[in-house]
Amino acid sequence: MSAAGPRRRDSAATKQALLEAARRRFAADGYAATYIRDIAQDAGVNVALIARYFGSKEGLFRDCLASSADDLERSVADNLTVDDLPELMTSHLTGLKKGEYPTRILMLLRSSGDERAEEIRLGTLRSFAERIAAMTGSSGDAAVLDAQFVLAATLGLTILRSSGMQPLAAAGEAEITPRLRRLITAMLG
Amino acid sequence: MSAAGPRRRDSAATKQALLEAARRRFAADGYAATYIRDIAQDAGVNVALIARYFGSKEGLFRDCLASSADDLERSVADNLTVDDLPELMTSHLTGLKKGEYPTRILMLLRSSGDERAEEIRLGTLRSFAERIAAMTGSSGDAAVLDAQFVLAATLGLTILRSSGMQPLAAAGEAEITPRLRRLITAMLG
DNA sequence: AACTGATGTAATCACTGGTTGACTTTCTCC
DNA sequence: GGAGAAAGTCAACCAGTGATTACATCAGTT
Repeated sequence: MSAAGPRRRDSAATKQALLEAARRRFAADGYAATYIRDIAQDAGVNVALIARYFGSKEGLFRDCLASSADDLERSVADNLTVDDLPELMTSHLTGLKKGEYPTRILMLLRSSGDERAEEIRLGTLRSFAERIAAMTGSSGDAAVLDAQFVLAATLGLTILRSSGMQPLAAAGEAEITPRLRRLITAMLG
Repeated sequence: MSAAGPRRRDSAATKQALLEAARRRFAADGYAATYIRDIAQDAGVNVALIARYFGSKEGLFRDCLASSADDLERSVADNLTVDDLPELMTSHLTGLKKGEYPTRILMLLRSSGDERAEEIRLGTLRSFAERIAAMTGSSGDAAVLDAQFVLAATLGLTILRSSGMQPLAAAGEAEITPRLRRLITAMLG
């Protein structure tokens, strides 16, 4: 991490750095308000590399979304029950570090207008709702609807927290998990 | 409203038309992805009038946000109880007409980066949370936190519906109100 | 009818941001 | 170590966007 000299050339690492910088920007500011020059600067590389590695700003956004969706899907083990949901959602919500945005979830709320990106986004949200519904043992539209209420609450909490609404933004797991448990029990119990 | 001939000159009506067109666009696409030329065209008016009446795109956005916030605040009567919340929120959520976005609520989720606009936005959200908390009779951070969970759910539901997530997007009051009642009772009951 | 201020229009400007192609530097392999 | 490929940089281009300006038209007044 020494600042002296140019960084060793490594396309995979550069691509990753761009992806992470982009995810932060897109998650925080949305697609249209994010400028690829800023992303490149965050990643410490030249703007033109975005075109080279991702084809276009759209392409970069799609890759961000896909990788975020993938991370999220992978974080949900197959044998989870309704009882595990509060902890799982709290952990995504509060994130690993203080002050860091829950970029993965926020990405699911950002739209670029691109059709393929929208497919990934809605597909992921839909898959989540269905997996939650499946945990209850029930099926059908009514069960998915219940699950969507839980999902909606999580998304809304993410937004409110990321815009700094107090006291929610400062709340820790101790405050959030039991409330999520109450909410989830009411909707899926 | 006849299409024949130039519209009668009426600055107040023009301003209102611009405001409504802008609210739709901003709510649907966000600030950065909305172009004032589109707004003007929707309103059937020349672009330059936006500068004349609102100073700038920022100014127009602020007025949209302020009027949306005002509409929402006014819709909450002072003597409401927790029991009235499900119906109130459902009505905002489903809106008056089918297919029409709940622009007022969505505006509260749109950010322009402008400081003054952000104050209105966060102030309105905060005021809502506090009014909901007050309905429970309790006070303090814990009560506001509970209220924010209800608010978050409403915002999340608005987003999911407006992005066409089925079956939620097609659900009517009969499906939504009872579920909101369950959720609200669990959080505030 | 002429004047005046309000309302609306069209052309233009200055600038931003995504994209492109040529160029330079670093790495890899023989 | 040198050739060729890969990685990265640079400068220019171009479409689009918000803002501005000068001009036209209408309604009410005297």
